[in-house]
Amino acid sequence: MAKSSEIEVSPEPGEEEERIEFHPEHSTGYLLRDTFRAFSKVLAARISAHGVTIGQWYFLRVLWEEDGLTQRELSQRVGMMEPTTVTALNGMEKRSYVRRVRSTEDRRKVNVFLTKKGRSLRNKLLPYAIEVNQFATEGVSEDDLENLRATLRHMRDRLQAESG
Amino acid sequence: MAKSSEIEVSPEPGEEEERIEFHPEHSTGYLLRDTFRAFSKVLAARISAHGVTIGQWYFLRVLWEEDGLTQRELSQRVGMMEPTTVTALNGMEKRSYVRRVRSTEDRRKVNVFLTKKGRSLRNKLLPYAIEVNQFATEGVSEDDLENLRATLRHMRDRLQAESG
DNA sequence: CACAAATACTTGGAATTCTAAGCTTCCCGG
DNA sequence: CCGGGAAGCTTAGAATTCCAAGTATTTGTG
Repeated sequence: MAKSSEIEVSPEPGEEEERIEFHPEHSTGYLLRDTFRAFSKVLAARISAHGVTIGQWYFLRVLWEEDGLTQRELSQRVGMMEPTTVTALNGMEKRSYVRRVRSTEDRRKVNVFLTKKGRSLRNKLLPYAIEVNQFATEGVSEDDLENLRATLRHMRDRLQAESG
Repeated sequence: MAKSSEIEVSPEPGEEEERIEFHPEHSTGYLLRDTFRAFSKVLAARISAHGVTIGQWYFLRVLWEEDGLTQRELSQRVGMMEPTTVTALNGMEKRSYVRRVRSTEDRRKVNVFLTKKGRSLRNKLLPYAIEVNQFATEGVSEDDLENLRATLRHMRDRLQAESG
């Protein structure tokens, strides 16, 4: 077991399976991961100064556009599972960004409303997102950028259809 | 406070702050997140059938190209913090994908080597990555795709430089 | 009307990842 | 050659996210 290593630099002797090639720098998935992580890190650093975590950011982003959603609707818009929404809302409620209001029409439902404080974060924080987007894409032509967005939407839609 | 809504289609009445607009579908960062998550989910489903988690995948991906790295080197290549590498390797060692070998030259270092089993996963799993990449980008021209990759690299490099 | 099934949220427990702090081992200046 | 600091890995603890199971409320069917 294991004569191994040392002379394994060049391709195999000829008896073995072919070596599949697929370099990370050429893999769209890999580039997507690295770019997303880098993006996320920079944005998180900006907004954390205001006491908002990147996890809460996604929920605020949706609520700023559409207030009073139920938790299920909110989960779907944000693309997270419901238990994740519960956790995030607990934190946001504690920090007084949102209020939970049990629906009187259907007492199973809970509507989530922004507080004044939560609403006021919008104009403070949205500029950071815009700034990071602009910083990241500086030097990219408007055509290339629109192409990028369109292709990302295309990929996202195909992949989401695939997984359910 | 809040005469609000209904006629808020066009810019504000004039007394209030301006409402900054930045729709998710137009935000590169947002599209990046959604596309990455969708991608990740589909790939995770494929490889989990072989007992490999998406977390382990990233480490295997690096080790397949360069075996015997120290944990620090491995962490840097994968882009994770060292404690994350420790956790991932514990799992991979338990599953016999890798072996940790304390360096004799410098006893602080630990070199990580693929086992035969870990190495053999390469040709089983890489095809899934290729398949998911192809599936996601079906219908995208080769030009648009190369443009996408180039732009992602550009963004990644700028963002990584920004955060350190 | 009764009650089984569906809907909406919550809880429990696990996986992944991070920051901070701890433990060895090595290196360098005096 | 000794001691302080650097380097490399590990542990501890917290945050985020998921799946599975539990509770409360509503709906639909006989």
